[in-house]
Amino acid sequence: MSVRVRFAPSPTGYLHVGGARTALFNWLYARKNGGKLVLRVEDTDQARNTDEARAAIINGLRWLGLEWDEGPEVGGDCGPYFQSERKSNYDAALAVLEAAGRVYTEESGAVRFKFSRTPITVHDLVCGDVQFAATEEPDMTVRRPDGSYIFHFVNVIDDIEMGITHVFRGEDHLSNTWKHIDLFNALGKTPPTYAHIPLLLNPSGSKMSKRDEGASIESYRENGFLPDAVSNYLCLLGWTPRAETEKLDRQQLTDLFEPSEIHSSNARFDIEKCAWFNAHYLRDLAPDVLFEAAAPFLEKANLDISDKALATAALQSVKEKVSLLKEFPEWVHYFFREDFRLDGGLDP
RNA sequence: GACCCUGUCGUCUAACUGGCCAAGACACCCGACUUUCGAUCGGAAAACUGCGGGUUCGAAUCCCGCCAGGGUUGCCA
Repeated sequence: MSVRVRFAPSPTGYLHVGGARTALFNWLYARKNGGKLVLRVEDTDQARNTDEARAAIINGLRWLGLEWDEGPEVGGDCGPYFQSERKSNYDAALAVLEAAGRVYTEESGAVRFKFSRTPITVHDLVCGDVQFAATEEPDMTVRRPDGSYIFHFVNVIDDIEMGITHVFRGEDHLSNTWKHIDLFNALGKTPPTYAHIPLLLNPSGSKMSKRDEGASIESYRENGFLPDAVSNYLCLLGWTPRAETEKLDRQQLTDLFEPSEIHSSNARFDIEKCAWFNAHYLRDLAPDVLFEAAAPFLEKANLDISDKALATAALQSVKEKVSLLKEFPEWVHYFFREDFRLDGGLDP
């Protein structure tokens, strides 16, 4: 069976760096095994979804170079890839559970799934076998009174219908995975192979939040990080490729990727080291590529870059001192001054 | 509270199935080179491997207890 993985973000904010890393691991696994990466937008919560967030996710993934094989804008045989457009699928799946006597409707109109209430073991590539005793939690709601569905339900249904074989997701989902397995079992389906990856914490050790520096992928582009540098650094948080160096390109990362080597402890995000990687990736850029990458930052600083040769030369002369693209203007601005002359020597 | 995951230098990590003075990277500090430099080169410092017991000739690696951090426990995802 060929590998099919998915990245399933919900469009309720910008693309989070932790989500990007999850997408990256899925991408690496698909690439390594000649599989497919599906992008599925989990927009079942009408109240919290926004078009901006949807665009941010798509643009962010594209910027990072994480192209998906199926999903929004590229299509595929398992669409639609927006959960908001899959209601009929969920209705049909719910009917199956109903026929099996595994769901019931409350007075409020909400539909609940009857847990099997048996011990359930999660076989996880990262965490090993994790056992959960028979639950005492109340049965879980799968459909709201207004007819919309809950995450746990749609997530499982879509993984089944999209033929997902492996699920790389944040460790915050580990504690609920038994619920998903219970659902797979009730539907007579085999659960995918799970791999719960450690969470990203901010420098003070708590979960990364919106306020933390580097939380939004968009901020990397704005500050002049290069996508290759960011993805390289992200891989090193929670996984150590077996290589001599830490600086590895996508092909090397793909070849080296091994899910069982992923750690199970959370990691703090260090933007300083991410910037260090960026500095080194910057130096590897060919002159014209560097010009293209830095041009927007120079223009934003009101520097006239119509003389491309001059600008390119200027960038080359200072690139070893810079770690972020946004730092270029302050280093090269004097090249663009009216009174600047190559043979000018020191100012009077 | 209950359940789940985790606990090695400031940070990310290494150490094959227990065995040389616990290794590397980022940051930091010192020196060198440079007109200058956040670049480069060289060097230093930094963890009694969360704590306490045990098993063993020998444990970061195994066992028990405790503590700490994170996560989950929703008609959020």
